[in-house]
Amino acid sequence: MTEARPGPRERMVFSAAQLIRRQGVAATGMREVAAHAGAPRGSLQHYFPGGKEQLVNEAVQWAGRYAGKRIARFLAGLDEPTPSGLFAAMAAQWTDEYAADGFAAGCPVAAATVDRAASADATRRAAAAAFTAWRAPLAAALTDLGVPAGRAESLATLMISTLEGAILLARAEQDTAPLTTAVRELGPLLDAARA
Amino acid sequence: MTEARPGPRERMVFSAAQLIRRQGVAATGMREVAAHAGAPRGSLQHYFPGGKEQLVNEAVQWAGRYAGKRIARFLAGLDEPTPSGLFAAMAAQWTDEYAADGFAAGCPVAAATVDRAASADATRRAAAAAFTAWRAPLAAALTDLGVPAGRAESLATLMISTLEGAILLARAEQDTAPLTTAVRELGPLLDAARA
DNA sequence: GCGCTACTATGACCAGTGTCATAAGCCGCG
DNA sequence: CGCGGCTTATGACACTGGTCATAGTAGCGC
Repeated sequence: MTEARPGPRERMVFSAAQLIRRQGVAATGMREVAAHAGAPRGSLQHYFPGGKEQLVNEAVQWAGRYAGKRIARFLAGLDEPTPSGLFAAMAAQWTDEYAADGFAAGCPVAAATVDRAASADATRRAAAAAFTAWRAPLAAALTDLGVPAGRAESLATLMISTLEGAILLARAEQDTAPLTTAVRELGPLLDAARA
Repeated sequence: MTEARPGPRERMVFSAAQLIRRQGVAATGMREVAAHAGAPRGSLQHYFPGGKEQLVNEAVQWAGRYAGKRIARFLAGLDEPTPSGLFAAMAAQWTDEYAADGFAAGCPVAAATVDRAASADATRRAAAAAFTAWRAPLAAALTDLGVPAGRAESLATLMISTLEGAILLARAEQDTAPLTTAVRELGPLLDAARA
């Protein structure tokens, strides 16, 4: 830990993301977020004068940045760097969590999209931005791994789509099989795309 | 129409599914469902004594059956029956809807999973059953199209995962590109699986 | 016509929501 | 000390949610 414990504002954003990815946006209350973050209730209106929408949007944005940063870590941690290995590492983050903590949580960006895409356009745009913040470094990583520039963007989209869907199925069925299936079936396709 | 207009009970289940796939489960009220179905409010407690959870579960179940039945139709409507063509038809249902009516709605089963998987186990199980009701005929169709039995189940899971994720991305970005990308990238893989 | 069942109608309740107004505490600076 | 900022505290408001209780109506068999 090179930096001190994050301030209450960051903790609230983080807590919001955690609660949203478990319960969805609508079922997550502001008071609940403050309590979960160990932050005073009064700080809500101080740090987030834009109300719940602002808090949700920042949580989504945070999740997007987080996912984007993970890509570099995954890439660095691969024994033999291949597209399929990268995808396997992305999926493993979820299978590990599900094995350790149960199937309670999903992706916060997915939850925000499902709950708010139609009703809050700012949140929908935040979700789109989050997916972009995730896809861009992923596509860059694929080109690093030898995938032609033309394919990299498409395959990054495919990887994220498949991963999000597999997370959904895994949660519903309380079984990591959809995730492992995705890795197994998609892996060869990804590696074959290398120049 | 060989059968008469469906009764109020079915209309309410249908309306619930429609509203859920737009707004999510938590944001969809019982009174709203009744109003949308043109059904009297008093019928809610009459037909669904199990309350909102029962209504949601039946809506999810209905969606699963619907998706399962569509497979046969898609299969019958293909010019040249191939796995990739089937997948393209599944995706086209969404691109068509999005082009015609905008990106307001997603998959009701996905919404129920995101909103309720952690809090209502019966709903989570209903979602799992819905995915099964979707995957089973899809896997059967793949074997019909020449995919070996061993692969068919896996590829069916992959197709549903990717489609669900692509729907999510498409809604967030208000762009059908994720759906078309999924079809383009996944198609060859699916056709190559034929014996 | 009677009675029974199926359905509808309506009002109330309580827990919960997001939001606001207002006031207090804390703390460094002058 | 005293002032002024950031932060926190707390109570109230208006509203909606699901659920329940209770009463009312429709229609059909007898």
